[in-house]
Amino acid sequence: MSQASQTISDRIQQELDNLTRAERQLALSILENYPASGLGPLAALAKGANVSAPTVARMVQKLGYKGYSDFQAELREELRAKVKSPIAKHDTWAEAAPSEHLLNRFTDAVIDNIRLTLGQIDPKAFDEACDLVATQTRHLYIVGGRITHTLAEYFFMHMQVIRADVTHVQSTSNTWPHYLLNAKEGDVFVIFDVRRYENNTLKLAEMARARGAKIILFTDQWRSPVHQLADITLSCRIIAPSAWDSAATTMLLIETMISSVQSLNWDETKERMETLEDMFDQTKLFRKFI
Amino acid sequence: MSQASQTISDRIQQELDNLTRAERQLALSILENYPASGLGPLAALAKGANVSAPTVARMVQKLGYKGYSDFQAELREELRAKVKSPIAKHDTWAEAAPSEHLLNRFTDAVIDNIRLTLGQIDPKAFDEACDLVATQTRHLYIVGGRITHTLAEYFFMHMQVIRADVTHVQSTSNTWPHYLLNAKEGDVFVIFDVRRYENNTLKLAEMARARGAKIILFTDQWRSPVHQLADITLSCRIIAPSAWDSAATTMLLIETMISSVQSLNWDETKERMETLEDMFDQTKLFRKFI
DNA sequence: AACTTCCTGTTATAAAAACAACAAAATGGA
DNA sequence: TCCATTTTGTTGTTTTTATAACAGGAAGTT
Repeated sequence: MSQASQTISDRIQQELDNLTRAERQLALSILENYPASGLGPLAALAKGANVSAPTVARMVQKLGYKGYSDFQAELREELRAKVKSPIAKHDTWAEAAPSEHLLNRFTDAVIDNIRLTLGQIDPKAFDEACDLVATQTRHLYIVGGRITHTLAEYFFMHMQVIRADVTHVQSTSNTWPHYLLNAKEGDVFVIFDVRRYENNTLKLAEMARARGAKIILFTDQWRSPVHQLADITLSCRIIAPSAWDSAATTMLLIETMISSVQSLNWDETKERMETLEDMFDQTKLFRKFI
Repeated sequence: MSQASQTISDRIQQELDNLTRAERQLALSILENYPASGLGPLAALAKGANVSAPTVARMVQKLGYKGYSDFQAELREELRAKVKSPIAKHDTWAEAAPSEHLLNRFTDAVIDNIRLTLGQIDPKAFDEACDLVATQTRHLYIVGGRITHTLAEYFFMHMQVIRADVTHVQSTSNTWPHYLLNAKEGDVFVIFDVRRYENNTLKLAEMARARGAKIILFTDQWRSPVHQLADITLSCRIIAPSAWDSAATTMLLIETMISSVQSLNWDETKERMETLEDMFDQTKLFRKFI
């Protein structure tokens, strides 16, 4: 009865706390592409999760099945039931919630934003931007505003690991003119500006431009006035069912850029990261093992 | 493998005419509850269709598979692809770029993260968390670590507008014990902790717990040790083709929570937002029109 | 640091499943 | 009706697959 309305996926998640490390690793791997992986042979599943075969056998028994075959049989039964059900309700993200639930509505909106943003992005321009950011001879300034300063900071934090000569400037602070004193021709400004667009940011961009710096702009679909000064503009759709805009898509682009710049500079980045790890190890701030 | 875009079901139907009586009987039985029956053992399938086992083996070879195992493997592959594609049918996201371009690969990974995260989330728990955060009689503490502090700050910034009594604590700072002095029973801690998990954050959580506070945890799929203390854990998948993890999915959840809390508190939020707007107008920091 | 307890992987065994070879049955044409 | 051909099922072998028993190793405790 209790397990009648419960999917095996639910059951796995519910037991997650009672599982050991290797078992949990396996459990997550099963959920990763559920239910397909669980329908294959035991050995393949074990290999895919990087655990030994007996671990699989032990886990399914822990979950209450007689053995792996029993587990598979129930998986198939579940699959059969799901396909049979009137309309496969696969049009929601959080299947446990109705489609009107905010979780589903919000996710829909964000996926839409991603789709539309990526659809109109120019890969060449994006690659160029990555190249500019990766060039170590250019000093890199990262500029955020009131809301966007967290995004700027996220980008800054990673760039700091990847390369030297990075500066984080907050346009809302009144100290930013000081930073500009050092800016020289060929330096790169990565500027974040979404509505409502900030006057300070625009002024900053103008001055950077006047000094011969390159400007890369992250903005929204309506585009900040800075875009007229920018060499490369990356605009993201930010609409969401909320009183605020969504930064998730911008985040995606930022992270993609981080990844791209990182591989362009990989030799150096690798070294810097290792050094950083060593330093962290010494501080004992972090736990060594997951 | 030659007919990449053709499902196995299509293939069976197409070959239906070239099959013998017993084989056709079997084929129809497979289609009856497709694909579940085909994923079980050969003997069971044969019995279900009232044919002998070798008939099954012969038919799948006739359909072009090396053997029954091969047939099953392709069925699983098909199932895997089908589950993945609510939206991922989109072959490429940035159509102007080849599918191997990082823009497409990274976006694929993030969409996958979103799908899997939402699939595992418990809407009830999420709603509960929103409720806790929205309750104004509880002081709200927001805690971030080394990497997550930008996320924490993003959340904090919005909460500040929505409600009073919000505090942003950085666990990497050594001043956090001071904040805990004021924490009292029933207060709420929203804690961000992704790998590598931070010892300070864990200690902070322990002390918050000791003081009778509620804990809501944003973490990754491996779950920070804090989750054993947390009242509600929201785990996000963070895998990306990068040397770093992706925070895009976490961002999505945070924004959804912001939106939810905002509508729970709408009457007050509205007022606060208007006041804020007025204040901004006076500073002339922002441009009035887009 | 020594001990205990609980995990986890390796090896080995038992079960099961898939397939090949053959024999029986069915079909179709003269 | 008989024969040739195709189809189908039975039996038995080989391979694969799941699990039990064991032992090394990790983590945590005293």
